Amino acid sequence: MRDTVRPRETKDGNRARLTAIIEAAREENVTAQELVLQSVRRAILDGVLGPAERLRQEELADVFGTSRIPVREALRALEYEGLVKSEPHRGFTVTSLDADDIEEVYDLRILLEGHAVRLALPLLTDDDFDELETLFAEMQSVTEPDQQLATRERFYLRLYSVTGRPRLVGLITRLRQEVARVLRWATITHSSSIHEQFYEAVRTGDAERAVTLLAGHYRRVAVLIRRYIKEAEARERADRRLRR
Amino acid sequence: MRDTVRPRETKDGNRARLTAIIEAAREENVTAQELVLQSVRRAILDGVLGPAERLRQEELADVFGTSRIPVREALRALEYEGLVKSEPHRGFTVTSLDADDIEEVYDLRILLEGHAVRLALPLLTDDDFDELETLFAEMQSVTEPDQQLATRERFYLRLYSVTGRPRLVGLITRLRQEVARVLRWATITHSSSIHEQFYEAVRTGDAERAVTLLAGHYRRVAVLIRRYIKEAEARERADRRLRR
DNA sequence: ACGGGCTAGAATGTATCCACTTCATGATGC
DNA sequence: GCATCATGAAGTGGATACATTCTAGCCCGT
Repeated sequence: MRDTVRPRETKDGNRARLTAIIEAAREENVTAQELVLQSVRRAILDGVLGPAERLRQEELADVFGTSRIPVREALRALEYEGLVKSEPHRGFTVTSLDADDIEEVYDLRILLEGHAVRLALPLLTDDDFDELETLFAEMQSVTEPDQQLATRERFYLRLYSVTGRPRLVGLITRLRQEVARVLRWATITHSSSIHEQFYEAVRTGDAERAVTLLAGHYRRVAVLIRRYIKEAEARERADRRLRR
Repeated sequence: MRDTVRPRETKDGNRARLTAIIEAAREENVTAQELVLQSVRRAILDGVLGPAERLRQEELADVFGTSRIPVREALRALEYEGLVKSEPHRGFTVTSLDADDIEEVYDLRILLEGHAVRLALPLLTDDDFDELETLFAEMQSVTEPDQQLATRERFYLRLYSVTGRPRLVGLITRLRQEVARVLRWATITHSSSIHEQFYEAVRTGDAERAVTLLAGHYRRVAVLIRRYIKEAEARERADRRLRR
């Protein structure tokens, strides 16, 4: 279990999983860079490509069966999503998050998602409620962690989209993406009742209660993740000391 | 004056101005794509490349004396900054802002910059004040609109950087960038005393007053810009009717 | 033994070339 | 006369090939 936070563990196994992701995405894309972009994004979010892992262009090009050009453009795009970073002549690596990053992201999520909730609630139509009801039911019915994450994503983004503000929704999406990876390993045992309470507040149009619930939840989650990361870092350091 | 909002007016004149921008940036960059990225960004912000203008890769490559590859990567990066947009097989165009965009951006700016002010003020050190003092003096001393914009940018971003939060500062930078273009044509006759009042609040550490001033100012500016854009759109429509 | 410079290999940055999509123009049928 | 379809040019998307930069390992000196 402990090696989940250490990069570059099973190169071959990961490559196979990456191939699976590609196959799943190949159908729906026209341009090669879209294929690469979506596949690599998914691979990072699913933890197939771990933090600090180096992304060699040629290797990726091989896996995708394309040249390096579309790979480079896709990576450039991911850089602006914050999932990878690049230095001239040194190539791209997957970004890693430390405790400070978690604090910043969750702080911003509280700010932006809270704002979105306040804007969205008064605008909700019956059609919106119909859809949200379905998404919420889905979210509550699934049990596998990955699926819980995915359905939750859909529910909340659908709610925020009601605001009709592309930038706001885009920023929130980006921030959620950045920490989605961490949620996978730091499997939070969060009471799913929080989402029930939140949705109840949404139903009744009580924006302030909804925002309070959301903020409180995020603060608790942030504390848990930060604790997890600090422990992981401590283990890492201890490991390095032992190995000498 | 009226043609300032219409794209593609003096192609040759603009090309000359673009060349000037490139020469200014050529020194400090290592990779070609960095050169292209920074130059095109500046060109858009300075209005040399107007809204809805199409950006042909080959033409830009010509101007920069490079191949199309670095151009494409730079444009892809600008797409994620929101300054250009692309459709597969149709290429890149400079984005244009309508009244709704202005409302969204200023709304987010109030939210994020307000947050940054609240975080920054308690953290300000004497060194920070020294630098801010210098930047503020510069800002108040220049008179040319472009320079006012540039110095204001430096002052506020320096202040926000005190928070030590790269994402927050990055998001604010992006949003300011997006509307910076509009500020050029819609030359706001804003009382510069607002910045004096704001800085006075910063000096005394009165975060709430600073935020209130900032929010009020942005709301007024947003109204002015929206009015300007709507008038420009109306003129545009009238022009089109006349031309038939 | 240990640290610093140097060389070969690898990986990135860029240029040139080809393939395919899109769009405008004009021909053709109704 | 009008709509529709073919056809060409223009332009983007992608592949291959070359230039440039970084890096890891080796040699050498101390």
